[in-house]
Amino acid sequence: MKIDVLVEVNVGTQDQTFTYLVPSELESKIEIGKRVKVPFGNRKLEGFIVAINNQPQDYQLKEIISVIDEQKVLTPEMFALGKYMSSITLAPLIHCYQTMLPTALKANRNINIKIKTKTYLSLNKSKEDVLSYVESTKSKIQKDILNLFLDKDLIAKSDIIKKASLKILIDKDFLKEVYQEEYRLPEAFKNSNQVNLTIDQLKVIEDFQIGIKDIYLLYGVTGSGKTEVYMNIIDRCLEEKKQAIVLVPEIALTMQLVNRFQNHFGNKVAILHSRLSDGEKYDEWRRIERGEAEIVIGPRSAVFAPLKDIGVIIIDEEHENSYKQENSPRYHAHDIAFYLGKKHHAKVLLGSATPSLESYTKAKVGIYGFLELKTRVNNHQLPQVKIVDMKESMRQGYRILSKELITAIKDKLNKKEQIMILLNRRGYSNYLNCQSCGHTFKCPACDITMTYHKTSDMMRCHYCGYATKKIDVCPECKTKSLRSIGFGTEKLEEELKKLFEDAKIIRMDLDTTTQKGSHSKIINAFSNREYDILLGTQMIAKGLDFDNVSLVGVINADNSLDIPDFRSGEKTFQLLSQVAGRSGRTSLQGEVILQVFNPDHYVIETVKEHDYEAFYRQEIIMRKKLNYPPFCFIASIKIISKEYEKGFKLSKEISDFLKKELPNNTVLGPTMANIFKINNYYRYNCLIKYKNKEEVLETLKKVQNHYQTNQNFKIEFDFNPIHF
DNA sequence: AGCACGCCGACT
DNA sequence: GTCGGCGTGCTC
Repeated sequence: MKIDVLVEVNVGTQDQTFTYLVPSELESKIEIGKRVKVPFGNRKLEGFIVAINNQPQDYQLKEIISVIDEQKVLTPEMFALGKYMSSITLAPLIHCYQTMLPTALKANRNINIKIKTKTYLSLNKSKEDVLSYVESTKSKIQKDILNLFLDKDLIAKSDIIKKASLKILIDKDFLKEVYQEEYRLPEAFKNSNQVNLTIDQLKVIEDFQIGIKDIYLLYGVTGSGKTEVYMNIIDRCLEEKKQAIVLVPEIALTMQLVNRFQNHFGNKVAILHSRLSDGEKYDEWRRIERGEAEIVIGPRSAVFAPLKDIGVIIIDEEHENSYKQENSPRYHAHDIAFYLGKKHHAKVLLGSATPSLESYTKAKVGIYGFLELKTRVNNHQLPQVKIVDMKESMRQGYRILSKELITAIKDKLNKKEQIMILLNRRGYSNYLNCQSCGHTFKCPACDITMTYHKTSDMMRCHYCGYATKKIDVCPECKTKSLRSIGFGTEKLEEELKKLFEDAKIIRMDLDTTTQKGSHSKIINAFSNREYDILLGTQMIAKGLDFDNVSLVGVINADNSLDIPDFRSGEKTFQLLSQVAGRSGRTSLQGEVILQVFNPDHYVIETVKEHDYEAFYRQEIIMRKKLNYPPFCFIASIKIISKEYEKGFKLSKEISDFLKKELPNNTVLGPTMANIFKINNYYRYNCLIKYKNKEEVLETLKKVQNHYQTNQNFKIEFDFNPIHF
């Protein structure tokens, strides 16, 4: 018998399998989808059996070492999904299969996660035999032990303390050991919280149920009760004996949603928390596989949960970037959800208060069904948003915190209400910014902030490659205030401590949350009102509900508009709307103060009015004019080379080829990638703006097959990239 | 990813 | 002459 095995090695030809002989004693164990251990060169690797091969081979075959699994880890459905994923991302098949599986089931070396078992005892002889022994024996302890089994079939071995007598009973065959699987995680308990739905929520649920679309967008303002809608839809789904997947951006930031699901559904929920150990994740996976858990909550990878009959897939905060994987396979959870939805005849529900432009557009034109929750539950008002012009403030000498914000903080401190301050530190790339008027340099063709390259002293657009010499004088206000650095959270903390000596202040950013659990520690402490002011970066913006927060201040709120990304406006609107939603979640009237340099920018104006619709109308004009998504798709081709010259030459070659093959599409570049040099590799970038997916996939496949990647040279494809 | 193979410079 | 530098290519 011969089998084809897929192993994880960088072979020149993508998805190449290797053929092995199966020794006759292992033949009965062979099944497509199981893992085997094989010799490979002079190493031992694990791989998936993908086919039984009967073709004659003209080279010497090696024998497999062993079959790892009792049961196949890849089902036919998973093979199909993996192939689909590979076809839309151009990632190697092996990467796709590996990401679909929990660590315990991946084809890894040296990782051995087993099913955890617990030892129980049960009677091994008839009750009559046992009773007669109980009568006859003199041992009181043995009698006591056996008596326990008269009204109980199984008793945990650890519950019996008298080990010596127990051993005698086992040796005499009165008792036998029984092993049962034990889950590493404790069971969750139902805490039945009856939800009362508002008329709006009922209407949305009704429309979703009777609707005929495959995909729905639920647009609901922050605090409008999307979670109740999800839970009700899932209740109905369970009644039909079907299962549900709920995707969330990041479990740590969504604990409130998770807790409510656990209270409502108890141990029917499996939570694929990224902080779970591999063993715990494996247990959750098995609970799902066995049908013990019918609802799966987790980040993007939870979309691969092994449910048999999916009734609904919900993607909460659908606009979040974390649904896109940023390494191979660069898949988007939306695409996998849509694929599964089709396979299972299940509807997909996308929820957000600030939908992505793509999703909102699709809903508007009727590709997705459109559902809307317009008001907050219990009629809580959306917070008042005040805009402070920092150009004015700086003239008055308030450089970091404006007079308005200082006054507001004082007021809230007096009232013993809590305050959150967000400093949206500038993006990852280096751009020039006028410190006195806020001016930035944009590419005339792409409307993208230009990146400053120190080595060449030039400013470049990394979409199209346009470059100009760096200048020293701001063309707007004619001062020499061009600088690329603002200030960070540390400086802000210092300033706050100086101004409010009596206030208790805590900072949350990358520096203070590196330790495991420190994130939730800070959140809990703030939630328990141990601190008055919480300051931090974006991470304080998402998913957190604090009842007592009545003021949110944002420093440099419009800073992220300058990130060199065509989505910077969208991302800024989403972030600011989200932080604004943190204020006044209960009966307290919330207040939000945004410190900005461009008070007239439409993003700032529409955030102030909580008007997504108005933001959308403005943003879509820009997208249309410059031909960005949703009016096209974008694919990025990254050429990574050890040599500067060779890298550029190859990039040019590829870009010329693409221009020739795809005359009806826009091919931009090659340009130097945003982060041009990463550990001695030069990175070039080409972009394709396209409408027809098939044509582009075909062409890029040709590129992929033509260039043999090696140590010095690599090509990466990214469809709908987040970073460029 | 490893690891052997193989073709050029420095050395006992 | 030989040892060993790491560029190139193969692994069923």
